[in-house]
Amino acid sequence: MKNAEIAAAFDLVADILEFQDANPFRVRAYRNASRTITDLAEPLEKIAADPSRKLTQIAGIGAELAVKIQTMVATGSFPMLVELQAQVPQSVLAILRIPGLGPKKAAALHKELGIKTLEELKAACQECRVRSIKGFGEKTEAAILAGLDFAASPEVARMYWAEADVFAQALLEHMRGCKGITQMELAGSYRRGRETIGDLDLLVESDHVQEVMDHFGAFESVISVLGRGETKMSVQLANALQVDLRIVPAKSYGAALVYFTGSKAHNVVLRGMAKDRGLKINEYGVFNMAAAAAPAKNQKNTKATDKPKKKPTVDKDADEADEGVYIAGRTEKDVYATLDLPWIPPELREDRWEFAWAAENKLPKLIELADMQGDLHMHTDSTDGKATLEEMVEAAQALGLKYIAITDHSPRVTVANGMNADRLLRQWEQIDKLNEKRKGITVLKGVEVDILERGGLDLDDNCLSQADWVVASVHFGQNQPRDQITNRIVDALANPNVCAIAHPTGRIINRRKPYDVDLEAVYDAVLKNKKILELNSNPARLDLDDIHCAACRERGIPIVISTDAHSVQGLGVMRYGILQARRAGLTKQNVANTRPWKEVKKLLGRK
DNA sequence: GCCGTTTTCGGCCCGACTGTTTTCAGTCG
Repeated sequence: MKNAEIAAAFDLVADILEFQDANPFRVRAYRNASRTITDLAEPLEKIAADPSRKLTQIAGIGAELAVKIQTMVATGSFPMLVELQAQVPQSVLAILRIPGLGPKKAAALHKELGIKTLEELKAACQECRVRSIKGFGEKTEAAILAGLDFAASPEVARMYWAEADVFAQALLEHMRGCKGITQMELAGSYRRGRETIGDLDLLVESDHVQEVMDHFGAFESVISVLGRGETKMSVQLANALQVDLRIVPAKSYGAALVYFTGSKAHNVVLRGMAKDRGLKINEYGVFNMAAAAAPAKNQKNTKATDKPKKKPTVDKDADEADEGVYIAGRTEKDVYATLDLPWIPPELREDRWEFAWAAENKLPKLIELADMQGDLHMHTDSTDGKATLEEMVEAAQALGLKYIAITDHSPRVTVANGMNADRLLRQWEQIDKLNEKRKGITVLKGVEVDILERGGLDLDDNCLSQADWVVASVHFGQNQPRDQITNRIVDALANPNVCAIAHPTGRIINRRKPYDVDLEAVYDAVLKNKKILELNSNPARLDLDDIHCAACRERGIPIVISTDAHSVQGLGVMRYGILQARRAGLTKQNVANTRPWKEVKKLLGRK
């Protein structure tokens, strides 16, 4: 089993134990282990197989968890989890996803009202039965109703792109061992870089179907084969991820890649455009229908410039070609070219802006990871980070960054050991000294200052004015009314010391809804005050999602893509933010930290 | 369940705020 699967299993155990009112420290042990494993740089399988090492050497993994990991690695199963899942059905756990409902309240609902599903909970709220339970009132009932949709959202069944990527890479590595494959690519939402993935689609060009399918079925994480036909095979992996394999011949590879990459909406437009030109596009290729059909089919105003690129090669595609003459399909570029379109990057294929851009020949040169020069949000062990200041700087430099900002928490975040002005000033002295010694990277004196519940910032201006970089963020009072949260953020943006708003929407995928905030007002305040918005690259956050990034692009609002790293490994998540930025059509120019620090300062109107 | 022992069990980052209560569970990173 992969680290991601083991981490997910421990997380699920924690959920169920929490629901069962188990010892909270035991629950925490599972959660900690899950997080540790997620952050782990090497596979547990490797450590487990090495007789010179012990799993218990990993911080937070004791004798018991080590045995459980060994079992999972060796057998691919986790008996404890199976047993727990039998005790607490999945549908009950969904109740925990409602904001404001924790294990205790969920258990009370289960025990007092016999509620087992979200549907039953909805009915109970509507019938005002929930308020009869001790500890519940009208407001809770209303909050539950408001949170039901979120808890029931289909996103629950999806996996973070980053998580799926672990399996995607392992699968590709495995498939590279198959001789009969000419080329292959993962298509679908994975290729489009969506923040969450429902399943994986592997497209393979090969003339050796059986050989490829056998090899595919032998991938280590496969637990069952869901189906196997002549060109398609589906399997399920240990982590419940489904992988579909499709095998096509060379002349269809490009067409199939377009078809299976999607999105559906993008493909619908492509097929419509094809139809207007007397063409047909499917997963086997582009076909000229006018050439095949009788001349009667010339009713539409086919442009004179539309010269039918008739290819005399009569490919007999038993399935499809009887309806038209094959004209393209080997590469994606060929397919798009039949519609006079340039090749469109997969991240843009959502039928949002890509066709308008392509029509004007204005497809942007999308931002790339290599464009990034700085990272302006990270924590150290002075607050809730795991690594020291020096370790973070060292790791950032190894990644090729030219500058970073250390942005530990302010005092309000007591649980993270937030820093007061005295501690911050001492840290900044340390940074000054570090900058004198170290060449090649600039370390900026920063802070992530909390926007307080009552409004205002958690540190005074005297302190903040000594920082190079100040990101302000809302961590508390997230359930306040829309206007209140909006005003808190807008006020913060008016403070001359603040540079950016970190996680401006507050969303955590699958776990927490965005705040109820008037983003238009925030956008206006950002522009008016010459500030920046942060896209948090943590795969669970991505809270300035592609839609919001696009809104910023249209309004000319500069964005910084940050990692919010809490460990050395955390610095590696930048690429997930880049994917979202690409989906939004952002270029280097839209993202402030692709530029040298001097220019970022200029952007903020500073010298 | 982990850790670190004054080695076999006690502590586990910890405080403010909210909704619901009249003492407390849940939330925030």
